[in-house]
Amino acid sequence: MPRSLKSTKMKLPEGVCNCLAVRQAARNLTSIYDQALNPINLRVTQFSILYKLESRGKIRVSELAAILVMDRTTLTRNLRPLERQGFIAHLQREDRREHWVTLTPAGREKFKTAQRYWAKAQNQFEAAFGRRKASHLRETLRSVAGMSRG
Amino acid sequence: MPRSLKSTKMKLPEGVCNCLAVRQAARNLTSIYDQALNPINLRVTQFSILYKLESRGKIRVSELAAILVMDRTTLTRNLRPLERQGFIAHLQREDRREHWVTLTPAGREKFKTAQRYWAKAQNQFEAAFGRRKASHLRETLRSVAGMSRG
DNA sequence: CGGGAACAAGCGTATATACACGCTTCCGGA
DNA sequence: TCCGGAAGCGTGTATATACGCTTGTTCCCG
Repeated sequence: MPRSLKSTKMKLPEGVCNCLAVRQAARNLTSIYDQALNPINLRVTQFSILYKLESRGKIRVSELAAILVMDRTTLTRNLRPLERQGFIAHLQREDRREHWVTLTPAGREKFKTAQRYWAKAQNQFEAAFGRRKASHLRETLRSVAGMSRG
Repeated sequence: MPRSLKSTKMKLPEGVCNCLAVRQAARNLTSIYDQALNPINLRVTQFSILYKLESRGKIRVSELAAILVMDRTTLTRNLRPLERQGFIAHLQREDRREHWVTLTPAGREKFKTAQRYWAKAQNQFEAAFGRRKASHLRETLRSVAGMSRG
C-alpha cells in the first residue's frame, strides 16, 4: 500500500485498481469475440469450453473447471446450453461420483466451424494491438490466472 | 492469422486466445478482490461503481457506463443492489430523459470503509506480482479497454 | 406547430459467475 | 461389517453481463 494512503486522507487515485483494469479489458475483448462468433450463435465462453474439450478428449467437470480457471459450479451451468444443443455429452464412469464430459460429433463440427469466426476476432484485435504485444500480454495474464487464490 | 492455420489442418494451439487469457485473469483477480470485500458484503464491481461515483459526484447512467467500460443496461442492473441498500440515489434533471446518479452519505461512508478492504486485496496481489509489473499491466490493459469495438 | 428523427434509459431474455449448502458415493479403520 | 469422513457434483440464490426491443422525451425542420 502506498504510504500516501496509509497516513493521509488523500483520495484513492484513478486507475490503480488491478481488478477493475482487467475486468474492463475482459469486457471489451469479450465484446469483440462474441460479436465475431454471433453469426454461428456461439459465445466466447462456450468456444473456450469446446476448445479445451477438443484437445483433452474426455475429462471430469472439476478438472475442466480448473483448466479454464473457472468455478466448478459455473462450469456446470455453462455446460447446459452446449449439452442442450447437442455439442457435448455426459459419460458415467466406474466411480459414480464422477461426471465426465466429451464433445459429440456435432460438437467437433461446431468447433471446427467456430475456429474461423474466432480467428476473425483474434486477427481484428491483434492487427490493432500488435501480435508481439498480444503474445506478451497473454503470457503476463497467464501468470495472473495461475496465481494462488489462498 | 498464422499461415499455419490458413493452409493446413493443424490444430489450434493452446493458449493463443487473448480473450480467454484476459477472462481467466479477470476471474482470478475478481475472486481475490471479492473475498477481501466479503466481510462488508460488497463486490468489486460494486466497489468500482462507488469508486467512480465518489470522484465524479453526480453523473448520467450512460456516461458512467462508458467510463466503466460497461454496457449501459448492465450498469442499470448493477445499480439496483446499491440503490436498494441506500448507497446511491437517482436524481431527476431538467431533461427528463436523463437519469443522474450520485452517492448518498451512506454510500460515501461505505466507500470510505471499503477502501481499506480493497487495499488488502490490492496489496495481496501486488506483493505477489510486483508493483512495477502491476502498474505496467494496468497500463496495457487500459489500452485494451480503450480500443474501439467497431 | 406538427411530426418524425434523435436521444436517454429501462425491460425481456439468455448466459456467466460463484458462494453456501446438500446429496450421493467411496473408502478406510474400528 | 459398519460408519464417519472425504471426494465429487448439483442446486438455491444473488449478482454480472449484454443484445434486441420498447418507452418516454426532446429537438429540429418544414
